[in-house]
Amino acid sequence: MTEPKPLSQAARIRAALLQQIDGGLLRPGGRLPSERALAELFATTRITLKEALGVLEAEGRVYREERRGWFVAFPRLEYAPLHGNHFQRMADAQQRAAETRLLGVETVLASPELCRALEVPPLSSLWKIRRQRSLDGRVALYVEHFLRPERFPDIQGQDLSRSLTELYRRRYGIEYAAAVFDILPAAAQGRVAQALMLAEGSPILLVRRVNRDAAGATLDCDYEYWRHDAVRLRVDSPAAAAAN
Amino acid sequence: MTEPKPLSQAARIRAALLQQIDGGLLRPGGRLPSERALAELFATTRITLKEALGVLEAEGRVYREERRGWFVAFPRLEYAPLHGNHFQRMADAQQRAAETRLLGVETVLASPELCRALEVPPLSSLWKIRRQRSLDGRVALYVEHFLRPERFPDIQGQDLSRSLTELYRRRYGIEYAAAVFDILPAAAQGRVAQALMLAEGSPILLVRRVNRDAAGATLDCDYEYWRHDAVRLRVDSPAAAAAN
DNA sequence: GCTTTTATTTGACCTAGTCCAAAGGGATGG
DNA sequence: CCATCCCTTTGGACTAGGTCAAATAAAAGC
Repeated sequence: MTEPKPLSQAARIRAALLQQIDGGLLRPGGRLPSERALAELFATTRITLKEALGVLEAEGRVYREERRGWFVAFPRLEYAPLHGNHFQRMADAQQRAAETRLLGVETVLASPELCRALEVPPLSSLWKIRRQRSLDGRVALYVEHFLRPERFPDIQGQDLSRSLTELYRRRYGIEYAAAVFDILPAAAQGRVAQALMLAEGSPILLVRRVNRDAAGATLDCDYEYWRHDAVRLRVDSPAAAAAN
Repeated sequence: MTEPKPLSQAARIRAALLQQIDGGLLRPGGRLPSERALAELFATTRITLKEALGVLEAEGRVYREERRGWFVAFPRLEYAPLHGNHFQRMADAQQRAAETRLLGVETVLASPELCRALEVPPLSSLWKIRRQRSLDGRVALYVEHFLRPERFPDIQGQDLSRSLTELYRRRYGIEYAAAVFDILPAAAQGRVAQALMLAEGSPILLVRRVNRDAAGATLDCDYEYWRHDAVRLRVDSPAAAAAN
């Protein structure tokens, strides 16, 4: 068996931190020592230290909040998009504390992409609802909902920090019946970065969903920007669901 | 309207490179000037230059091959996992050149995770097939297939660089009938990093699929490690498929 | 006890390099 | 024409700092 190649300094630091985490000494949500303190502890520079943290971050083991610190990651939320997107219920089922904070409501002009996604004519107006979702006290998800206003008159007067699914059903008699998802890695910009407490350009996981009613008409389009250590998507084909 | 905050140097470099790419001056697959050349061009350090490239990378606009250079990204492959995973067909449908290279075949002891996924007893033996997939001449995906050997006797004697879907059907009379997918961001390690031409710890998108036959029995488990600029997953609920 | 102010801590961003090992290209020899 | 060797180029990894602005904590005042 060939001798394993020597670990880089960053790799050794990563391994040492992982040992502390896996050994239960650093708990989910617990803050790591500062970059400067860790650099001193490992007798290295902050550049090398950040390299090690960056790998742990890519692995989903730690996360950062811009200018606040590095923290040990929580377990990923299991998100089965084909089985509904009721955030509170998903969290409850997985013993997680969920919170939703409404950031804003406004009408916007639909971008060409949104016009195509929602099948509305150019220059259409849409409701834009911005919400920040947390799990166990830390921000995990930022969502921008784009709603067709003719389907949801007077929505700005409702309590939009609660479930939109339930609001649609109770107030408008509208039920989600189908959805299409696009899933891809992306980078946090502007308000997204801000809402997720990330630096501009930080990697995230984007889930875009276009929802329809039973008649097949579009209802809304949601852009879900997930911290990528926060979620694990599970998708099953129909027959698989029957087999389980 | 508030004055936009001044861009960082890295952000300005990112914007300038993006302008060259969006203006058609740098083409998909085309190599960027070296880090040193770009650092000189923008009168900055390689550290700052790499910061800018890192953001473009997270956005899926450029990609790197370790010690070979930075390149302009190709369009993402649209991958609808619920509608089959025939790589060649997907690529053909999107005017992309696909290639598959067999890296190795061996029998391995199933890990606990694989025992659970494939519902086999502890200490089970599995076939492990490793393949590297390219689009338009560049590596986009590395896959590790784990097969139940009793379902696929003598598979090591087959041409494993071609479609496994077709091989299962023709040689073994077995058809995929259902699948469950787990999708999450991860970090490239060891052979994964090597096969994808990435440095250890680079971010990737992991798609794990457990496939079953018509009777619901497990067939194999695939780990798909995607360069995260290479793919866009599309998933639709059954009713949505009917509406389209 | 709450609000405001001040000080400290935090990660972000940057400079200016060095050295290393892998990859690629060119030259040489058979 | 192919293989081998050598040289150059490439990104990876690292050092040793610096400054900035946002966040937090502590102190002071009411």
